Amino acid sequence: MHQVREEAIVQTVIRLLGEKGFDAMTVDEVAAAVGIAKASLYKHFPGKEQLAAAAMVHVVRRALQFLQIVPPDISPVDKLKSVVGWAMSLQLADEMPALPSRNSSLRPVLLGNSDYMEGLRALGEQLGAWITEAQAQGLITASLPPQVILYTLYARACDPVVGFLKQGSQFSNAQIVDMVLRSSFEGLNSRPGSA
Amino acid sequence: MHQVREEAIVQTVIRLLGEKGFDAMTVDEVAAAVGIAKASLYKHFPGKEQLAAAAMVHVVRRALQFLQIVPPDISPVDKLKSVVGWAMSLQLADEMPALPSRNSSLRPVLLGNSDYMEGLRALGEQLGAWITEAQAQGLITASLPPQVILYTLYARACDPVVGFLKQGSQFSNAQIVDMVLRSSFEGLNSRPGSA
DNA sequence: GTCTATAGCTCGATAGAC
DNA sequence: GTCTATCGAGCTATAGAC
Repeated sequence: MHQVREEAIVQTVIRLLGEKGFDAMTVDEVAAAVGIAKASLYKHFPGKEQLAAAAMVHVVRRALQFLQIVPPDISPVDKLKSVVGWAMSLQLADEMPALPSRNSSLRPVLLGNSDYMEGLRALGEQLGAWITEAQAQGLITASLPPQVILYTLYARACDPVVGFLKQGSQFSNAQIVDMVLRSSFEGLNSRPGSA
Repeated sequence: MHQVREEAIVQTVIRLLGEKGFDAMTVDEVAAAVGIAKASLYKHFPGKEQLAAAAMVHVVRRALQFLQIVPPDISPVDKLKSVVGWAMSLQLADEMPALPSRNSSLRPVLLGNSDYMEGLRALGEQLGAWITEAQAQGLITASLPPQVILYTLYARACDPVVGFLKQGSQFSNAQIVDMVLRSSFEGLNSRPGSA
């Protein structure tokens, strides 16, 4: 009950974080969207930052869960594409929070949240393993440090291009994911082997 | 005098927009950073949104100026790389505002600002011409619509990866620009012809 | 529902130029 | 003396917190 309510709150916060960002999101909005009194929110979470942090932890948890169901028999680069494509789908469904800006009051709270930091570490570890594996197999470029690849994948997961293209409503969600994934992995330059 | 003051204000706003984003930026901060009273700001700009809009117009103007000095004898894809690399350098110098979120109060003001919209149109027109030219020459992929390429270039110009890598302070600015440019144009996949 | 802090915004006084 | 520019101080609304 208490747990179910909390789940609904977190879900709402994730959506609002995606739509407006942390600073523009108000806890009045959150309360109104969930359909509870603002004061009730504070029974669940001590403050706005912790509210947002809970949402971020939830997203990281879901990402870790997704890693579990990535087919183990596909190539490491396809595993990476699968994860990034999944994240883009989340964004299209308004379930991917925007990155907090560097000076946001949210940042220190996230850095001090061990659930979040531990989740991020686990995420980076698994993705990092796939990256080096893919590099060893010659599937992704070895001329970029694995860390740069990892950051790039994180950035693509919340790439604003997805939102731009969605707004135009000229393409289906599947097309958007496909195009942005291709531009990321194959690059913008033409390729000898590609069409 | 009045003009010089206004230039200093805009410069400060550009920096703060890059550091904190529109919502987290306060006009008290702007006034303090410029070294004038808050009331004086309102002699120059009617409100916070217009303040930010002036900064955005300034950035677009600078981009258009940069287009003028791009060497005309290089390939269209190199022209595009040059522009995106320049934008990344701006970001590294804290002179590239962050994208406003979709529901920001800044958005309608920007959409109603004819200087901004006209600048953006001119920018898109020139870049679009280079894109189709590069596609016609087989230099960049023709399997993505020009509009998708254009959006992708805009997104790379304020790519958060640049900030991530800068924060680590493990790479020089030139290295960061080079790596992010390569990841964008050559892609993450390994290439037959590359190292 | 109430309290408090703060962010956006404005006004009246002051100071200097002419 | 008038005019303009600037700034300290204050107003109002609202967001976070209880």
